[in-house]
Amino acid sequence: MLDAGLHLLADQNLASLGVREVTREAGLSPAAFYRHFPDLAALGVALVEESLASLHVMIRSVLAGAGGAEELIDRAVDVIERHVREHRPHVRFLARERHGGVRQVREAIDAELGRFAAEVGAALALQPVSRGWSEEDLRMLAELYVDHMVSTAAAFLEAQETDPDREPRIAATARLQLRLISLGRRHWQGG
Amino acid sequence: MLDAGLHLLADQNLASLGVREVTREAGLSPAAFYRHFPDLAALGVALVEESLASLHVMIRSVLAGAGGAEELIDRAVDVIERHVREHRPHVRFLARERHGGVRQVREAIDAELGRFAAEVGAALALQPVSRGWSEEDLRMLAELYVDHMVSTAAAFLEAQETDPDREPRIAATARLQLRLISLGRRHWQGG
DNA sequence: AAGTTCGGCAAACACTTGTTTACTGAATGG
DNA sequence: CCATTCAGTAAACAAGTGTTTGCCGAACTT
Repeated sequence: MLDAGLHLLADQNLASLGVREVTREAGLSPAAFYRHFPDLAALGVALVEESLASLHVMIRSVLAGAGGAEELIDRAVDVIERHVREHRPHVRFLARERHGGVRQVREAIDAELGRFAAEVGAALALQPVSRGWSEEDLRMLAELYVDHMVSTAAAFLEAQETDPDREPRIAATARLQLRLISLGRRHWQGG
Repeated sequence: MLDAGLHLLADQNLASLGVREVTREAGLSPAAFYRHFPDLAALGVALVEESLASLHVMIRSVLAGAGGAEELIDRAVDVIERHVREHRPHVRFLARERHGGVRQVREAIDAELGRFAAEVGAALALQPVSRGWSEEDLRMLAELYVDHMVSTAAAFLEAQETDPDREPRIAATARLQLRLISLGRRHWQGG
C-alpha cells in the first residue's frame, strides 16, 4: 500500500491523492485502506519515515571514511547523485511535501532535517578545522551544508527526470560551491 | 479570480485545487472560469508571473545601493524577511509549487529563478572582489546565493506561520552563512 | 444605430469521491 | 477445538467534480 501511494505520488502530491486511487492502484477495495491508516496524512507520515531511513544511511556513508576536504567533497556529491538515482521516488516525495499542503508531513520532514543538521554538526565538531568554533557557528555551518544538500538533491532530481545531460554540470557546480564554503570555513574566526 | 486562487492555496496545493472551488471563492459561476483560463495549470502559471514581479523588485533593491559586504548582507536579510512578511501568499505559493505536482508551473518557476541567478551573476561581476573570476565561477556563486535566498525565505515563511519567535534566530543564522560565503569568496582563486 | 465581442449565468451530463456498514474467510492463540 | 483477531470484501450513501451547452445583457466598434 505504501508502494502504491509512492508510485502515484510520482506526478501528484499528497493533498490531491485519493483513498480510492491508492486502493485501486494497490488492487484492494476502498475500505481496506482504513484497516491500516485513519487518514491520508497518516500514510504520508509513514512515507516520511520510510524515506528517511535510507537518507540516514547515506549521510553516514559520507561522514564516515576519512580523507582531505577535496576527497570528502567529491564523495559527498557522488553519494548524493547516486542516492537520488536509486531512491528517486522517495526523494521526490520529500522534495514535494517539504513545503506541501499537509501540515503533519511538513513538520515530520522538518524535524528530521533538523536531526540531520545536528548529526552533521556533531561530525563537523570532530574535524580539526573546527577548533575554537562556538556551538552556534557549528550549527549554522551544519544547516548550510544540509540546505545545500537538499538543493543539490532537488536539482539532480529534476535533471534526471527531464534532461540527464545536465547532471554532470550540476555535480560540477555543487563541488565548486562546497569548495567555496570549505574555503570560507578555513578562514573563519569567531561568530 | 487570481486572488481567489491565491487565497485558497494558503492551505492547499495547486494540484488539489478545483475549478468549482475557485469560482465559488470568487463568487462566480463555474463556467466563468473557462472564460479566462483553459486549465488550472494556466491559472498557476499566471500566479507565477504575478509572484515574480514583486520578487524582481526586491532583488534590485538589494543589489542597488552600495556599501561594504557587511552592510549588503544585513540589507539582503532584512529585505528578504520583509518581503516574505508582505507577500506571504505569493512566497508560499512559490515554495509549495516549486517542486509541486504541476509540470508547467515547476518549469515556469525554475526558468525564472535561472533568470534571477543570471541577474545576480551580472551584478556580482561588477564588484571589485570578482576580478579574475571565470564565467563558470560567477555562475556557481550566483546560484549559491539564489539557493540560499530561497532556503532562507522558506524558513522565514514557516517561522512566521507557526512560531514568530524563531524569526530573529533565522535571520542571525542567514547572516552568518552569508558572511562565511563572502569569506570564501575573498579567498577564492581559480575554479 | 447596428453588430460584435466580452464576461457572466443556470442547468445538465456522467462520474468520482470519502466513509460506513454488515459480512466473510483465514490465521492465531489458549 | 473454540474464540478471537486480522485483513479483506461488496454495497450503499450523499456530496462533490470537470466541462459543455445555450442564453443574456452590457460595453465597445464602426
